[in-house]
Amino acid sequence: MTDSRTQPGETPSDASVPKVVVSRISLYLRELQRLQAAGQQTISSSQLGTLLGFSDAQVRKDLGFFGQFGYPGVGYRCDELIRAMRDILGTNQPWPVVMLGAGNLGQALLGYRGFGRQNFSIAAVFDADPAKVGQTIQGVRIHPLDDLPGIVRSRGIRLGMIVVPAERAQEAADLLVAAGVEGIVNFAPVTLTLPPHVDVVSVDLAIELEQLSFAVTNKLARSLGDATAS
Amino acid sequence: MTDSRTQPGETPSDASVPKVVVSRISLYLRELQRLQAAGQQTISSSQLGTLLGFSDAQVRKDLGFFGQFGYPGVGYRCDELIRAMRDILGTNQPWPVVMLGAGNLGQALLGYRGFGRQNFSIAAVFDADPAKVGQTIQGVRIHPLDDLPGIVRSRGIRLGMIVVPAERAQEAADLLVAAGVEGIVNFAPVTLTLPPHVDVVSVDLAIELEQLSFAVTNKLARSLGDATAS
DNA sequence: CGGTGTGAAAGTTTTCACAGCG
DNA sequence: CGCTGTGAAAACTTTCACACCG
Repeated sequence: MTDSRTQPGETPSDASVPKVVVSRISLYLRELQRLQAAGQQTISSSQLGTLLGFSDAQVRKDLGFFGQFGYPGVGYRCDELIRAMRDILGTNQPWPVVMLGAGNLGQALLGYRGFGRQNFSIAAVFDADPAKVGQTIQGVRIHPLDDLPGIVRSRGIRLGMIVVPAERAQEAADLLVAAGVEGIVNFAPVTLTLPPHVDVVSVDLAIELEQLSFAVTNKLARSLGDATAS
Repeated sequence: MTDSRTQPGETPSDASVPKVVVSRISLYLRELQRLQAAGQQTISSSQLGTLLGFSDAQVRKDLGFFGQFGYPGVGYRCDELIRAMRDILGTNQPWPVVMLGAGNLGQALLGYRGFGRQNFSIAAVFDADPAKVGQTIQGVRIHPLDDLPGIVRSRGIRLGMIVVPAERAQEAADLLVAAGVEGIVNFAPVTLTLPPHVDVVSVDLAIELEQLSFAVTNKLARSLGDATAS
């Protein structure tokens, strides 16, 4: 109905899109949603780039991987671009996610608002500890691991999160794969071995901090007026 | 004393090292520590690469940014390489970290073992909520925000973590910068505006999941034998 | 005008391939 | 031998710069 520039479902993603482009698309979307909530109607590539620390050309090139969304002389209409980027990322549909591990971190993530923001929801939680099974946290009941394949299949779940201790993470991954999950977010500090059709994204807090300790330690030649002692 | 190939403190990091190289160094280190714990003495670039899904050449090139650590015909000695990589990343020294926000996620991270693994520790937690100040969680007392600059300075703290709601994240970042922190891990789903001498690493759970929903949705041409219906 | 979309150029990262070493 | 270290080539990503559009 609306005359957005690229037809719905068209998505001319001929060649494969670089991963780094997809991660920037997520950042564009997050920023656009904030701007829209603040009442902004349109935005140019240079405004969007400036907000995120990228060049205008980069914003346009990135969007160009997926279609034509802009209006010369005007920019992009926030509502259209948001819709298009959610189509690209797949988040106009709901994504139920299973979570393996109901420890500290798992419980905290259960309570995290901000999933919902992009149509993700934690559909079920599983834990190997019989003492935890049957308990309810944040309104979600903890299931035994045996129930995983049944729930994944019956509810058509495609994504999983691993929030178990490092020693159990590979085992958890194997269970998710066997149940038919196609993508995994891994919070355990280990490299998972997975079949090539399963995607993985890893978050390791110690590694994030290491990136900073490196950057801060090697911050020798930067800025101006760096007199060691005074 | 030991004849490691590159002298301690030498680190010939003339040109600036690409960020992606530093993040792989962290992965190499994590894997090496696992191998060492399992009793392995030496490792070749191709073994290490295979374990992580990289090529042997990439492992060698990455290490080459920092010096010469290997023995032709043998490989790398795990203990030496671990020590060297920790020197590179700066994690042979302790890194006390301040945390802003004592909500669900903050409390979970406080209890997370695995920081310590790389010499990071949460030195103090701060929260704006007077009801939380004074409480003790996971053995750490929650301080009022007013105490931040004093504690950062007296304890020589250089890194901070933001675990507050999105609406408060920029404000929290400004406080950290004013207190003198040089690097920030941001768990709030917003882009922070920071002076150029402050480094930031961001973790946004919704964005991690979006990377997967994109990958899974666009998993059209992969593997072999992908007959749509049969 | 002010802004998009896009080839072509520049810059960066990865892979190749091989000399050299114990 | 088996493996490192490293120039040179290939592949990929970013920036430039400009035709075109409303």
